[in-house]
Amino acid sequence: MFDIENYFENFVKTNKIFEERNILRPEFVPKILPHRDIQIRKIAEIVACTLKNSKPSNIFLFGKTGTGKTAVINYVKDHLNNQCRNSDIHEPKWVSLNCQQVNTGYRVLARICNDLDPDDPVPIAGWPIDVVFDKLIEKLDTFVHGICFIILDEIDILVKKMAKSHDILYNLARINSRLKHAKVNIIGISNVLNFKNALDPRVLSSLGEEEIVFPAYNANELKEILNQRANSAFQNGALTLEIISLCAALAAKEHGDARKALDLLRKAGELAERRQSPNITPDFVYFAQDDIEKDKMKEYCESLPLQNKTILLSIYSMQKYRSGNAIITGDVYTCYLELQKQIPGLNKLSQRRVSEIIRELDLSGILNAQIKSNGRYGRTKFINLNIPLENLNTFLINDNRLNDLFDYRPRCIESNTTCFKGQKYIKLG
DNA sequence: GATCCACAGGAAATTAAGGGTC
DNA sequence: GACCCTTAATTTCCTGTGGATC
Repeated sequence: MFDIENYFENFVKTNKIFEERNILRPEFVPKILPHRDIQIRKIAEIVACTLKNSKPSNIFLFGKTGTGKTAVINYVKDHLNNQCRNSDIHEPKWVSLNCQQVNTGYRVLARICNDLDPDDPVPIAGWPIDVVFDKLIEKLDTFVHGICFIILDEIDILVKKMAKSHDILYNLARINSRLKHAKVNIIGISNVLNFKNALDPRVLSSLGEEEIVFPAYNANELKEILNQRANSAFQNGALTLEIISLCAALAAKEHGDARKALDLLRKAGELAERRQSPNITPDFVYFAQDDIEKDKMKEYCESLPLQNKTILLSIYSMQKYRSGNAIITGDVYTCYLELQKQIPGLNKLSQRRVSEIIRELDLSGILNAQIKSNGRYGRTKFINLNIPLENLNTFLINDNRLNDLFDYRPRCIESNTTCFKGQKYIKLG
């Protein structure tokens, strides 16, 4: 039996690992941002005219996840606000929104309105979009004295999702011509480097007046970033330079993501703390890496809608009971129909939709769906799960609606098989 | 070289839901 | 209550694909 009293007693007695763990969190803005001098300088040069009450150019920031785009903007924002206070100038208003959450044109406008004036909120739906736009103009002129910076993080998601967003962005970029007192500056942030190509040329010429690219960090740069944070985040002797190098090297392998490197270091520290170890060893870093991956997948699976879970369960069942057969879209659909009939209240989806969901699952990394042509036997996706069956079982088992179906043996798997290049496949159709 | 298969995936249409105004 | 607006999810329709087979 677990001796909880003894555990707590030892926990207090053992050396502390962390001095201040929040320093390792992504939202923390340090006093110095290593290796981002060029970007800070460029942005500072662009926004400096705010101090003379002029409107800066709109800016596009490009760079992969964890390359410091948001941190740099927050850094410049803090310093610009400080200077305004010192010079007795109106502080600019900053409205920041993430287009992954606020992902339609209507909601973007509504969200900016509500940020400016929470006492008179725009409803989440119902108004014609031009009415919301007029409301925004009214609120900007009422509540903003000077410049209003609108930061649209992950702007590519907004554009990709709705063709109409081009019009919203175009109007937003030209809103200044309709404003009497306030001035608006748009800062678009995108993780997709070639996102510009997808933009309407009108929007691009209005929004992309200045472009700044954030290159990925290399292992040495990540090492320096981690070292800087670790000095204040950890107790003396809690970790060695070897641990920092290891975290930096593992994160550098994945596109130089500083956020991931910091996460890895923090998680390794937390594991060492839980095991009551006096310091962080390489094993804790590897365990942390596994944990982060597993947590990510678990969270993803648990948050899926029931339809997606059922399709995932169909692939699970086919992979569990198949005997060397490939799993293809048509058979997943047949199996899905078998399972769907056994789940009360679950509507039947069309094959087109199921194919779309398989594509979404493929993009998430939980499975691999490769399109192959079988010649006159058609062209389809060959599907394989990317995670062990027992892990997927653990991730989905908490959903009571699927509980009885984990041992379900698909009837379609018993059907005839066909041979292709010496390999056994389930017969199509 | 033409044909065929089993989809893939784009585009438009439909449906339902949440909310508004008059 | 009728009607309008936006949005999300899904269906329907359609064209395209690519390699085996005829």
